[in-house]
Amino acid sequence: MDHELWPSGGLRVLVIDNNSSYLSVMEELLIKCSYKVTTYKNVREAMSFIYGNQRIVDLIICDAFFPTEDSLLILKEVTSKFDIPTVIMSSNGDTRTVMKYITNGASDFLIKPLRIEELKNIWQHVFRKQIGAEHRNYNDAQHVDQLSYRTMGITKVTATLDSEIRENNGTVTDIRDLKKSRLSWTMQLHRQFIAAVNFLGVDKAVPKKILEVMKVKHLTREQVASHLQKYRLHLIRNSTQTLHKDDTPSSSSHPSPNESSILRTQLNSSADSLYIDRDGCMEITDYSLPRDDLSSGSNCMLGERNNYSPEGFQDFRWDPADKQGSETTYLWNFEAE
DNA sequence: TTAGCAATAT
DNA sequence: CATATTGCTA
Repeated sequence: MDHELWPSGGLRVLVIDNNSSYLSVMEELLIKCSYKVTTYKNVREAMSFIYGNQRIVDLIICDAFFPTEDSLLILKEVTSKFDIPTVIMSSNGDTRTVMKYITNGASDFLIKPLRIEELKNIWQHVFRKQIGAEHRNYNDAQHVDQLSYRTMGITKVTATLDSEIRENNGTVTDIRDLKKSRLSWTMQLHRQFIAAVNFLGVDKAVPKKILEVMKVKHLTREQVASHLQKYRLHLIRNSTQTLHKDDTPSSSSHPSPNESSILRTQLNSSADSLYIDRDGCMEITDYSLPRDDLSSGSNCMLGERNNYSPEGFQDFRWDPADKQGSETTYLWNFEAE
């Protein structure tokens, strides 16, 4: 299962991690980056594989896990004997640890969880090492050409990666690369959420069912629940606004004891007719996307928290609050009217 | 077992 | 700030 000879093609990456599920995630991601992947759960087997196949390993990615510092051993061994660039990954990124590995020859140190973005670029370590070697010796043009040819192939692939990997026909099917540490509810993902909710009917939409309808891999019930919770909050808040307008001109009471439950029922009664259209899709057509987006709607995901929107896109916002009359995007005003 | 909610944590 | 987690009730 672990052993599988590499076909020709992309760079050949050996991944070592004691966590099998993470190992398979890594494998999947790396394959998407068109690397050839071999995985091992333990250092010893990996080492013997390297010894036996020295020539066909271009890059090693090794978790810093093992308490016995096996990862450090493999690092030293591999860098001194085979000169294979080695990337260490760990969920712990404290400076001391990083230093330890870098000073011992690691080409890079990546913090888990890894995103595909980071993996797309690891080929550069192979390239660097090769360049370095060539500098020391003399030109082996052929080798360089071969190498750059390969890396060119990879970059070509990665150019379209953003749009190809995360979505299928503009539909999010997996959230693993939508999250760094927490999930980012992007427009698209949110749309799907809304679609699911509307499909089920606002009053029948519960986390579990929403989850089923959405069909997004690795999305958890809790995440949906959390989102749903906030979603409802906004629905309520919005409806209070509209209701206050024409409901009671000479109002009397204010948000009191069980006000919210009342509002909620009112909401539900009107909701079905409001949000669902004949084919089960909502007519939410007016979440105003930033015009510049939509077409380039591939980089519309993830990023650091709330900062930055490098001329591209931003995540949606829940609140219509026109803070500073900004370009803030919010897509819950399908209340329209 | 899950939903829903509020408070709280990250 | 947005999202996650927790503790509690139903």
